[in-house]
Amino acid sequence: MSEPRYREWILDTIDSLRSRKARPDLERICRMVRRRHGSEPDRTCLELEKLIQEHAVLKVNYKGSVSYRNAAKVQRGRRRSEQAAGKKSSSSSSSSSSSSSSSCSSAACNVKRASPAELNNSDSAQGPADDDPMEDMEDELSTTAGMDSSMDEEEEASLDAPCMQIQSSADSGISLSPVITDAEAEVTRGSATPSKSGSSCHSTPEKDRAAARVSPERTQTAAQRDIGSLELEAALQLAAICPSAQRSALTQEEEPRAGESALTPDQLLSDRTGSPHQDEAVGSDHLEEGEKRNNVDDVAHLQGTETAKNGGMKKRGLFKAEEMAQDLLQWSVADVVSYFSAVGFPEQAVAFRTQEIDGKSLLLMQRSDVLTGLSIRLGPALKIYEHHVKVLQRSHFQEHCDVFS
DNA sequence: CACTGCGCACCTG
DNA sequence: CAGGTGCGCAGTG
Repeated sequence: MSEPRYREWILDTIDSLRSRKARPDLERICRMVRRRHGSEPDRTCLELEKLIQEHAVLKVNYKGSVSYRNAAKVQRGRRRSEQAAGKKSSSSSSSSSSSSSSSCSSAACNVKRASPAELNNSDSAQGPADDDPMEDMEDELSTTAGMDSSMDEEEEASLDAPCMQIQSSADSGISLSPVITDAEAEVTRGSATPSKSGSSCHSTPEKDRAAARVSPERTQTAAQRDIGSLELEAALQLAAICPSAQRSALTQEEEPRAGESALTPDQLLSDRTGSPHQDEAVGSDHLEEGEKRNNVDDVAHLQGTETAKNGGMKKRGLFKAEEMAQDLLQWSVADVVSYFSAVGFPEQAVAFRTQEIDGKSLLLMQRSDVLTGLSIRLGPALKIYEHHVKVLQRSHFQEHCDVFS
């Protein structure tokens, strides 16, 4: 968790830079924070990273350079209409809140299809949402990994193996896009990367700038947009083509850092073994009983308390996470409320009722939906998302993907 | 010199 | 067309 003070400083700084029509890049942000608050740039960078991971800030690649967005503002702004158009079918009553989330990732989403290259990730772009929750997962991943500088590596990676290609496309959407040609990828790579090294962008100012404006953004944007509808399909195809991909498709959503997407699925996996999300990150084929324990534990809390109204929810005695998740689609609002009450969030459960979150909505929820859309405190919201919503979604998707593999 | 304000061009939906 | 973004330049302290 980032320090609240820093969160405020950084968000203020980003807002301030934006209002000045200056690019909120790392350098400016650090400088302004230091000037205003005396904070060391290193620390600012660190806090900024945290905010990015918390989706409070979106790291975007815009016009060939890295830029940062106040996720709260991005979400509410651009993506609203898209969500309205794309998501209405599925998000139901939670729309008001979840649409905002749209964030999320929206941003980063963009974060993908949502807005141009900026949101390449943004967190969270909402797809043309059929009812498939995969979208949201991918939205989220798009907000994080997809939006930063990892693009380049992803493109490179995409040239390697089919598995990698689809994998990375599921991640950033780049390589899958029909719009991207090798030449375009080359351009994108060339102009988008050197933001720091300052190469081609500065040699012939006008031309290169024009190139930077048109090509990288264009290609990325197109790719991101196109990928939106392809993501799910790609992920599923991937599951069929490349067994390990299924796993990575599920895990990538967790990868906020640039470059990691260029790792092989196995690398991704092994990387995760040290991560706190390890138990959540592994795919179904790796989810051994022991590894599942944590997931199941959460769900298992229900056993004693859940009433037997929902056919799927209650299976005499113990239920397994995947069973639960599979039946998630059948959960009513009351089931959801009961669940969160049972797992220790009775106060917050009320918010789920207020927002009329049923099982389907739950599957569509993104981090930002939980954090901001329910109007519950951040602490419990994070726990709810990380330990329950995400776990349930993942379990559900594992089931879902198994069907296709 | 750093910072600020803003005209303008560009892009997307 | 509306709205977001940010470059580049002029003004300010």
